[in-house]
Amino acid sequence: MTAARRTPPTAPASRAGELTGQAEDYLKAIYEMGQGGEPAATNAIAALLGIAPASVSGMLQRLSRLGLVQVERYRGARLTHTGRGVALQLIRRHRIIESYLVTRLGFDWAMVDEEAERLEHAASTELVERMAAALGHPTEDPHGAPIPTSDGLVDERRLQSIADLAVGQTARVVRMSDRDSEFLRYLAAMGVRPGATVKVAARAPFDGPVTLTVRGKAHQVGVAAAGRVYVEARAGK
Amino acid sequence: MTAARRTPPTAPASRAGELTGQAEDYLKAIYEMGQGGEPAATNAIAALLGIAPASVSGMLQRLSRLGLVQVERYRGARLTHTGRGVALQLIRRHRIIESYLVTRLGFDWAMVDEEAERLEHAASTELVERMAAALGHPTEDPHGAPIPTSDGLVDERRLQSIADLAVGQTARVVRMSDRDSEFLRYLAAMGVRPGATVKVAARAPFDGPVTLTVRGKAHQVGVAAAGRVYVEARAGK
DNA sequence: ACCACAACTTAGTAGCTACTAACTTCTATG
DNA sequence: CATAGAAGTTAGTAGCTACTAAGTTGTGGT
Repeated sequence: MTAARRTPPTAPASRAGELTGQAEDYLKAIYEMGQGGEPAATNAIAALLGIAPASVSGMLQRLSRLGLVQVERYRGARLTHTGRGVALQLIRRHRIIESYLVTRLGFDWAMVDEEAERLEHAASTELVERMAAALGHPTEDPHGAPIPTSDGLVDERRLQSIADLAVGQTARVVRMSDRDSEFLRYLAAMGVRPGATVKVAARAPFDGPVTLTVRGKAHQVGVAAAGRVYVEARAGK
Repeated sequence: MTAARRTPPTAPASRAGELTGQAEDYLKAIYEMGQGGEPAATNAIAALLGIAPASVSGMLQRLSRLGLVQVERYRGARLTHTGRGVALQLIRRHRIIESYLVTRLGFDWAMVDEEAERLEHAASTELVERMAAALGHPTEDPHGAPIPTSDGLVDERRLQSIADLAVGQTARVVRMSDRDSEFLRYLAAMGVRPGATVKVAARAPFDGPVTLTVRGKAHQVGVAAAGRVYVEARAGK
């Protein structure tokens, strides 16, 4: 069941005197999961990164040794202040690179995450800042996600997802998860993208699919998908 | 004397099912040295990559196992046909990336090699081809080096270097080694760049410095530097 | 022709990352 | 509140890359 060896092998850290890309990925994963006060669980990190839980235990010890995470044995890990800073810089890199690839090199919205995932570990800060400057210092990436500043400030506002909306509510799409190109293509096909307006027309019981009206057309969307599209509810109705 | 650990550690190969960045660097190094019929010597590879000769022996065995190089024990390594193809694609990536960074993101001519060195292992073929397209499929990088085609064709013409010119000869600068930003800055300061015209005004005996006239100004240049600037001699004097 | 020295290889070590298998801890359920 | 099963950890293995130290090979100079 486990896929074939996923890590072809080994290669040095990309930027002077720094973390390996692997370690960076863990920090990002922990950041992305650790938004609620709870520490990130070992199994959850493993699932997100597609590796075995045992590997996560090992890496957490290393990251802990480096002062980047604080591990609570048998409970999970939390980023330290330093670790959080590293994660935010990485996310900044990722989102700027995504933005650049989409707007300057015509990359497909749905596929750009994968490319950015690799480049974020190889690009120098100078390159990233030049890209940011070329784009006029954007504050959001193409999926609507806020770009942390180089001082590590981000909009961490918790948004509602479509799954949280009541029937009849209208909302503006703010952002969506970028981690799955299939998913993004699916959304794009419906016209669901940042800035679009959606209305919850109906909702089947027992966490059933949501019926959405987008640009006058009705679509049935599963809860899983609905939960990954974040919106701001409109005041009226 | 040996510098501190140069390889912080380890990270996976960047593009699907492929070589690690390390292995790729060896292939490039061997290609760059193996231009003359002789196999690339272990010590020479080690020196070029800045690693210990023993490490090279090990890697050559691995590359040999992968069918990318052919090793003659105690003599050196030569690329196989496959290995040469990989090296050329890498060089293509490198030079396209350099070109893109310089012309589209305002990178300094002298510093771009380092950035490209990292990105060439992380960028997908799609990204590289999009960059190439954005630049109108350039055939040379900013240092005048020819860019291999995606079919692996390159101009491998051997050029004379300034060190090969006779006193009084005039030549057009075609390209120069890109591996040393100090060196490139030095050249830039003299006005020596691809397309510039230089004249050998004098040459000190015993491999002494060459006196060069560039844009009407005289400069003294050591043989080492002169040997790394490639030119096409002008017909008449 | 020999030998000293340079060039190269082998052996052993280490760090990073990931794996599987086996064991420990935690917790929710009966 | 005892315990089964989930969650997590440890132990042992493996691949990659690099290192040092020590041994081997090859060759140029006398």
